[in-house]
Amino acid sequence: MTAIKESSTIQENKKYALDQCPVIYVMDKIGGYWKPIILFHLIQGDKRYSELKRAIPQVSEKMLIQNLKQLEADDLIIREAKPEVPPYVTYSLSKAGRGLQPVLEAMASWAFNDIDGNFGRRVS
Amino acid sequence: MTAIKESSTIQENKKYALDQCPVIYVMDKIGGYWKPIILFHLIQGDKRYSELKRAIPQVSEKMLIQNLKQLEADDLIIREAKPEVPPYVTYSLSKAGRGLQPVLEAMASWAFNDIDGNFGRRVS
DNA sequence: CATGATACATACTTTAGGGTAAGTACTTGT
DNA sequence: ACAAGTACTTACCCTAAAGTATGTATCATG
Repeated sequence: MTAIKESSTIQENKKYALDQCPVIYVMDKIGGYWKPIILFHLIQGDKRYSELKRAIPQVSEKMLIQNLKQLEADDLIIREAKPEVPPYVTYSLSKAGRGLQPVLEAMASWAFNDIDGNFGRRVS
Repeated sequence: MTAIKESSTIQENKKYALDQCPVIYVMDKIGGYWKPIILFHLIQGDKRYSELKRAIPQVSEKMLIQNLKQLEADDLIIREAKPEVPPYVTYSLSKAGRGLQPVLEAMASWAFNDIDGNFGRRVS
C-alpha cells in the first residue's frame, strides 16, 4: 500500500503530532480527500463496492479500494463478502465509524456557515 | 507557496469534492499536519510567532509561516503586526476560526474514545 | 466464444507537501 | 564589531499521496 519509509523526518513528526494533538489522530484516519466522502456516503447506509464506485465517479478504483482497506484496517468500516460468484461485497460503518458522525456533522455545519459568510469577513 | 499545477486531475477532483462534500471543504482549510495543531494552540489564546515556534518545536519555520499564511488567507486567523522594530506579530483566531472549536472538540472527543477502546474491537 | 459485470491487484508516473539550510533587515546588548 | 533575537523568505531536494493503465478470476449472457 505504497510502503512508507520509517527513517524519515515526516514520520517522526507524525508520531509526535499524534501524541500532542488528538485532532491529528483523527486526520491520520480520515485525512485525504476520499475518506471523508466515503464515510459520508456510508452514513446514508451500507453500500456495495460497485455502488460506492458509481456514487463517487471521480475516484479511481485504486484510490477507492486503497481507502476502503485503510478505513477497514482502522476499524472504521466493516467489509462483508458473500461467498457468491459474482462477488457481493458490502461496506458498512463500524461503531467507531458511526462515532464520527458528530465530527462530520460539525464540519458540515461549519462549512455551510463559512460558505454562507455567516462568520463575516467574506460578505462583510 | 509551492505553486500548484492548474491542469492536473488532482485539482479537478478537489473542486468536485468541494461541491459534493462539505467535509472536504473543511479538510481543504484545516488539512495538513500542522494547521490543526496551530489552531489548537491558538484556541488557548493569542500567540506571537516566536511563541508558536517554541510551543511547536518540531515544525520548521517554513512550514509554520506557510501554514499561518494559508490560515490567514482562509480567514481563520488574524495577523497583527505592531510597527516596532524588534517586530511584534500576534496571531489570533478569527470568528470563523473560533467557529472551528466544536469541530476540533468533536474530533478530540472521538480520538480519546477511539484510543481508550470505547468503540470496542480494539480491546475485545 | 467473446463481452460484460463483479471486486479487486499491481506496476509505473506525476504532483504536492514537507524538510533542510541558508539569507534578509533591523536593533539591542557586550 | 559581532552575536542574538525578531519575523520572515527563498532555493533545492525528497517522500508520500494520488493518477493512469493494465491484469486477475469467475460466471452469465448473447
